[in-house]
Amino acid sequence: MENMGDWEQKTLVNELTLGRELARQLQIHLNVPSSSRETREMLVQKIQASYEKALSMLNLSSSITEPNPRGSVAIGLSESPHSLSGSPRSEDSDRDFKDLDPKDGSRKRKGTPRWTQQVRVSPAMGLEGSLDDGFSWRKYGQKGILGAKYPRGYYRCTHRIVQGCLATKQVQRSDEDPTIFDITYRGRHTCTQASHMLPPSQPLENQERINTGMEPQPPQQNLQQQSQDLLLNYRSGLKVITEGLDSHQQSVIPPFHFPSASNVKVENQVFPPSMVEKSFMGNYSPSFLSPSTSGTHYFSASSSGMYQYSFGGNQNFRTSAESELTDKISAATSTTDSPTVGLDPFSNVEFDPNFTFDNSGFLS
DNA sequence: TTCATTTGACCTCG
DNA sequence: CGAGGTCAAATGAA
Repeated sequence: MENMGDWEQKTLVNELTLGRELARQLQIHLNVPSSSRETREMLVQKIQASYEKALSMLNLSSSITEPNPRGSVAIGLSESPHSLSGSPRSEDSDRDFKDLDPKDGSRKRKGTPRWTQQVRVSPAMGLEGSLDDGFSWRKYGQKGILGAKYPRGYYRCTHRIVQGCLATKQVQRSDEDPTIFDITYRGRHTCTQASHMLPPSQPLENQERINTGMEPQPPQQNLQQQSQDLLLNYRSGLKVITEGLDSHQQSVIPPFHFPSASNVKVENQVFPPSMVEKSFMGNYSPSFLSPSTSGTHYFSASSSGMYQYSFGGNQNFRTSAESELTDKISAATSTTDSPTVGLDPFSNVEFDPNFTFDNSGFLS
């Protein structure tokens, strides 16, 4: 409704049009012996993603206030203070932006809401999409966490210096299932990320700050019910847990994302880089949440990533990667020679060639 | 040359 | 003191 402005409708139309076009391409590929299976599968996935997206838009349209960059799924929130790994002082801004936290000097973690998302990446399908949340992140650290098998990667908004954006995120691979990544976001993006700009749609009512309209928002209760429907669609892989959000959280909850710039590198390790990057678009932006639930929902990376939206500049960036994706994906999927692949975005570790996605063999 | 990642050291909190 | 988080020099890629 209101939220759904013209552009949203256009987006919807575009999505459907895209799906139709993809189906057409698939038909062509089916008749072309030379086309690889990967290509066909990818088309199928794109088509599916396209439909999912379209459906989600319809569902959300009534409630969502703004579009997310890529899709974020915010699900369940919980204000748990201690969640994952909060640690004391560090917020990113401590040093750089002390002035920001004039409060008592102890703004620490309390002040900044955190959201945790769990994203599952499925190697075979191509996680392409799963990791990109539409924001530019820069890795500034990596650390082994006690009790955790895999190191935790620390990222902050690339625009931090220029725009003072304090958004940060931590990415950690699940011990149990290496294909699942827990991503904890902190702070909201106050920057304007050019690459993700969306067409101006409506004034952001809810947003207090500068959401460019792209940022995913924290779950809001109104949406919850509707969102749940969506969840059904998405729940396959992504789980979002919000912590420390109070009633209103204007903050942004970005979806999942791996190091972008470095994606390439990362990719080598486990999933194709491109996959990582393109990811998430798929979800329009539902903020699903379940009311007080701290449910966990999973978003599967696999299905998304492939389409493009009509969100302004976003599109560009997806396209190019796809082709690569395919290559990489196939490479990755076709185990045999998959060289060193590591799932973690954060760790550079190299894995055995034999590496598979079983939990078994990640390094510690 | 610029920008991002890597990685060990350092800092702060509990 | 240990753990988590951040800094910053070194390194690498585009």
